[in-house]
Amino acid sequence: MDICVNCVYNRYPKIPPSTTFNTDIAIVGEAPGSEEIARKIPFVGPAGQLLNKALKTVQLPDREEMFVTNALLCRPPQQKPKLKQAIRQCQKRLIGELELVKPRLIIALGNIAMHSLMDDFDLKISKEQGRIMESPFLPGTKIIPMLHPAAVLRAPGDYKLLFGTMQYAAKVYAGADIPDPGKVQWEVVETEQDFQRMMNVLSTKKKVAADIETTGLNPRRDDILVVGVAYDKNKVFVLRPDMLRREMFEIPGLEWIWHNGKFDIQFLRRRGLPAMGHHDTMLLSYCLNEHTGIHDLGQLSTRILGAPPYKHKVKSKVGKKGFAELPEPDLFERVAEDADYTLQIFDTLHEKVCANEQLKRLYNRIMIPGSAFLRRVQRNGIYVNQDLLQEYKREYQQHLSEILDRILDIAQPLWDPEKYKRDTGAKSAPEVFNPGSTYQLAWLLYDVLRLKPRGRKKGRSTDAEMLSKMEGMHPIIDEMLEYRSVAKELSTYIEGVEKHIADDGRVHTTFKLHGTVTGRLSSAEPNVQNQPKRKPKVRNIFQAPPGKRLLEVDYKGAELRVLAHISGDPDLRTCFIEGRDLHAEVAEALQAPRIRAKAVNFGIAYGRTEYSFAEEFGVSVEEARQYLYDWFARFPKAKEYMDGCARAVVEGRTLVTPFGRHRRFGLITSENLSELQNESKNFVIQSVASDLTLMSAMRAEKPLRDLGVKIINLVHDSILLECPDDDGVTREAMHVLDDIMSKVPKEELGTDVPFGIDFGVGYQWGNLEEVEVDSYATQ
DNA sequence: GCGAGCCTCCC
DNA sequence: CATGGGAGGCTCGCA
Repeated sequence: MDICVNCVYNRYPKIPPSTTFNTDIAIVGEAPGSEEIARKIPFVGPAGQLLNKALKTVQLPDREEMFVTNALLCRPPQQKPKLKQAIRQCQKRLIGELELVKPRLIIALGNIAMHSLMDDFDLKISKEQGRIMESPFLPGTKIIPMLHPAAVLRAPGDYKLLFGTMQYAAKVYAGADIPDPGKVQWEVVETEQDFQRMMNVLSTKKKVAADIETTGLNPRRDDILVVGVAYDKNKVFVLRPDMLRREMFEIPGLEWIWHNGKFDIQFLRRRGLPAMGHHDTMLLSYCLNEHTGIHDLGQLSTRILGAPPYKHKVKSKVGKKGFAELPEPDLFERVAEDADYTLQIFDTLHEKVCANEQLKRLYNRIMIPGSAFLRRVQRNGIYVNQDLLQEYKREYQQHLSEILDRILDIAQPLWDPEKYKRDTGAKSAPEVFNPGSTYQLAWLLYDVLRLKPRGRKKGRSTDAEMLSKMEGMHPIIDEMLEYRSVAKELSTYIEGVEKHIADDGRVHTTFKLHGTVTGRLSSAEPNVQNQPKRKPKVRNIFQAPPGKRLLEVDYKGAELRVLAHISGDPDLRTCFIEGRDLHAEVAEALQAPRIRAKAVNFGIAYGRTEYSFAEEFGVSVEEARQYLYDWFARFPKAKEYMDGCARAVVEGRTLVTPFGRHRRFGLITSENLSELQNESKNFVIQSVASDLTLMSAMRAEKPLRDLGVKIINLVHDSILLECPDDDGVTREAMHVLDDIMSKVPKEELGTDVPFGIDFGVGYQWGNLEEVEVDSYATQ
């Protein structure tokens, strides 16, 4: 090529662009790689394969149907930065090619391609990816820069970003009307005059979106750094904490939109500011897609607006101390952008939710009130007896070190780090055996001691079930079982809870409304939904504070009752309506002990299979299958219902609950089909049972508060309350709960299946006494 | 520092 | 062969 004659890189191997000229879409890469040079075709190496995968998934044309070229014709020496001079030299050639092809859309992969096309060498791909650009040389052609697939190969975590941008490119190519996120502008509210001007502007608006940045995630300990209020596209007021006034949150008729507003509102309310959450873009997004981990603002703004992944650019500047270290201009830009994007994505999401009557109902009746309700439950917190916790901590530490001594007495003579490394291929091994390492334990049990667990189960697992199959074969087995049990209780339930005790002596969990695909809540930091029930001692550190008692209420067998209603199975229904003993009847039908019948009853509702029953009961899979067969023979309509769910998966139908929750089963393969079908059988049952509990708790909150009773925890189908230490009040609270919890299923589901409830009362959570509604009779 | 894999607690 | 929904602690390998 003559163009190369004067180029500093003229002696390096070159490959020409693809010969597909009759196309309206082009891809521009950086420079050919070694495989490309070898085969004389652009993008055939690993990066090319990644690119193909992304193109295919978003249904853009195949690479062969596009014009494919590179910013550099040749493969210049590695390591050295690509010379600007050479890029400029090659730029004329690149632009010339594209003028000839005249594509509608150009995908620019990586910095170099973007620099060359845009003739701007200061742009950063991490900042610009996903924006629609126009080159000074190619008017009318849309250019979308994105990460280079080779960069993604080095940082696979970035695939999501590349994929998201590619998806956006596909939309643009398909001619979708994509809003341009624009560039955010903000003004800092510095003076009282500024504040008044802001109030005047906000008073003319129907809705605004807001966001806060904080020094940390704990509303009781951390501080607000800045608040952003977006009132028009790209227009944001930014306030330092000293400029926050309650008036701004009390503007009549003004609706506030947040993204995960529960978090922001906690901080603002702690400071006496009456912030309200009328709308929440995270919850809107979750209503539209029940999958978890895809509702953060960064992903949504890129997907909906094609916004660049702005979180990226701040992250590098944020040190260990989080946003506190960020210089004000960066902090302001960040909060402004978050608020701006929240406002911009709101309409799209809200319209989509409102277009579906079920989703609209779900959003308005459960999500929005649920968010505010859970904020109050979190704020109430659960009281912890710290003296008892400390006592247990010392006791368990002592106990653990004794077990450890005994384990080492047994294991150390058998432990040979060098042999362990040779046998297992481990890179390193400690001098002392670590019972916390499942790999080391497996080596010891299976390779050194050559233990053979009883039963047919194969594999080198060291879980409790497998260990129990080796019980009595070696003294280390019993010690390991005890070690596991004590270590778990100490690290997770004693030290794990201790870490989260706040200054008020309580733990304040964080509930997620968007944490599960079924609509159950999830709880974290600490998780107050998996506190040991079978080891009540640990649960006893959660107590009633002085002057209070704990009251717990739960729907008994909620999921089976939901199944009875949803499937309409006559026998299952009448069993509940007539208050018969289901476990006894099933035990008879299955010719099994009551305890097994009970396990099957609950297991059916959880969607458990013959394999899991076989394991639990220690019977053959055939025997367990017979149990299920007998159960479903007894309740044929329930079987019909579950088969219908499984069919929905194959037919690609979406399951919808009476509360409006949706479950789609996505891409079905031969690998995941039976897995998805099991999920489908359980979805509605689990989902409805938890929504009934949430709905009941929300409805009971106010009348209970009037009695001085606070809701302090929700565990799927049970509610934990803190009640004044008074029999009369307890009785009234129980009546309120009894009334509401029996009404809610009737009203929400229109069912005549009774939803019975159980009460427990006491002072320590692990030690509650079962009581009847009328236990505290009026004198 | 982060993700994967293992294990164990809950409904 | 595996097989409902979560959180989280630990080890280990990789960056």
